[in-house]
Amino acid sequence: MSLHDTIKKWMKETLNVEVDFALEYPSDMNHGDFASNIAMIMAKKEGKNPRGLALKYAEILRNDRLPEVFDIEVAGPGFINIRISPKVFASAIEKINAVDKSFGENNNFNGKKYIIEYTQPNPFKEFHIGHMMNNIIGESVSKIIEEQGNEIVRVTYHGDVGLHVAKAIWGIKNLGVGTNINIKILGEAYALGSKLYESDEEVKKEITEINKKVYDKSDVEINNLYNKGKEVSFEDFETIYERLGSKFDHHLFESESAEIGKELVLEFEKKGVFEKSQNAIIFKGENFGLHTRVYINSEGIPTYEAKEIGLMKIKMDRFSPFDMSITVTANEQDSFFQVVEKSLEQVFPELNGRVHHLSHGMLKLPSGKMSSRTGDVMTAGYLIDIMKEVSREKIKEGFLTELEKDNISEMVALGALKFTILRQAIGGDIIFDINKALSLEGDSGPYLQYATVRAKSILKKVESEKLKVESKIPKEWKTTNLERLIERFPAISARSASVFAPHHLVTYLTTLAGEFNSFYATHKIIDENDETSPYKLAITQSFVNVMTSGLHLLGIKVPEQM
RNA sequence: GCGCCCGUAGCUCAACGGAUAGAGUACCGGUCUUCGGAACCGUGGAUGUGGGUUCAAUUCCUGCCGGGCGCACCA
Repeated sequence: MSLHDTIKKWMKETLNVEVDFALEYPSDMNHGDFASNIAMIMAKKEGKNPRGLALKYAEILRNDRLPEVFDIEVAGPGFINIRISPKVFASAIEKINAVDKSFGENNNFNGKKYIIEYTQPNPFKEFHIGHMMNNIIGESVSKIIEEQGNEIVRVTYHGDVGLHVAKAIWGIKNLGVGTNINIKILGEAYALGSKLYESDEEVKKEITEINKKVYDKSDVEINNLYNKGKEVSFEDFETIYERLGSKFDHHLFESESAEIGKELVLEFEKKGVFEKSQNAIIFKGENFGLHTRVYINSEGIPTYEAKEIGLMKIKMDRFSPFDMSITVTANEQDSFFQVVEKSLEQVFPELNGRVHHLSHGMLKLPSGKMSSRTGDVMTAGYLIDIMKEVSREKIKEGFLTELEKDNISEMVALGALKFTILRQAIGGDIIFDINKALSLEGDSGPYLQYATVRAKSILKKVESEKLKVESKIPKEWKTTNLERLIERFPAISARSASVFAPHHLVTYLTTLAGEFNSFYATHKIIDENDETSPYKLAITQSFVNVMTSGLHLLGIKVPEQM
């Protein structure tokens, strides 16, 4: 049981109350280690004075004190503030440094299986910074849930058929490059086809024709271009996944889900879930307070909606049993997913409550909205590269090989990007100002990496000195805020997992790194003449361990030096 | 027009209904005889607006103002 749960149980039993109350980490650490509103709630219920009741409760608690509890105070309108004994923190630090699995273990929802679908880049289109954002969020959420002892099936889903493919193929044919194509040409081809599709009726006809041939595979030349293009796209995706540190267990395709979805929609049309309207087959969302959407168009082709039904069927067939299927997309698809989820409930009632749409905002550049149709995209690779260049210039001069410098700047560039994306609540748009991101100062990925690197550097130095790292608490030791923060790590990561919110973790790690930097500035950690030095080293060690684990959950690596 | 989301400091973001609304950045001032200055310390600055619920509202309800996204055969 966590410290938090132990304290809460003790309060509940000692005070003999039935109501649910809050026991939380106060935002101001001067208020103690835990604060409870129990007196305020009970005062309301019993019509008493909150502060008076709090004083009474504090007295009862003091007389039946838990060994972990150091002090109990009443403050403000009737908060009961609890201060934890210094040795509890020392023992937490000891556990962390022993890499004892029991620290951070959480049994709240262990052992469940989650399917998490994210990134979804389409072949024949470029992997842009929007895909990157989705990947970074999806990967971090996966790791955070995984950390709590759950199984994650990482899935991505590709639109390998459809109009965008036909547009790109038309473009390749008309750029006159034959099958000699690379990712850059693919992007140009798509932009060209897309542009003329809208402005030129002739081209539109040709593209529609190509689209049919892609489906029925009747044209050898188009088949060749299609296969080559797909190959080039997926090679590019693999390179970028590798850089982002993300690896999928399964790739699913629209070319598979389309037919399955179509059959299911037709089957459930007979059962009244879907209905015919203007030659198309639709789901009447109005009946559920939503809007109506087309599942099979008037030409008998399944739309994105029907494909989602098919996709779910594929997930069920391949990954059952599972507890939850999560799809991560941008929030422009919110209302679309509401309709799809409602229709999924009708088709697969057994999935009720197990399908979740996790939506995030858009990554916006101050220059405006980007579009791959007009060729006005910033690819993920390009953005990482320019970030990398800047971080490379800031690397401390030393005996580093070019390869080492390259590795470090890659880690720092990605750290900066991932921090920027994960620092704020998932739902909102991110205004990505490259110049600010490039400054790499203040709250940022490099700030967290730097604090960790400095701490590591201290520990390395100790190896050659006579000092030992010891978590035995020195006499007269006054618990530091750094220790208090370190102890909270398991609680924070559990909370992040339960609400799918990496930003709680980011906020925590940023505070923690700041606390360490202050500690570093005000304490001399290595000092043979200081008897508290071994304990300060133990704190430093546990800081490194917590930062490394925490950053790992965000997908951020820590270099040895920077 | 309908639906969903959003509005916190000059800018970019926090705040699980709780205490004096926190950070970074920018501006200004300070810290190097100490383990890495991508650092540390300090000053000033904010809840769009009117009601309501509550012991307590940035948070919940509601009117208005402002912004974003979606709304029939794209994904």
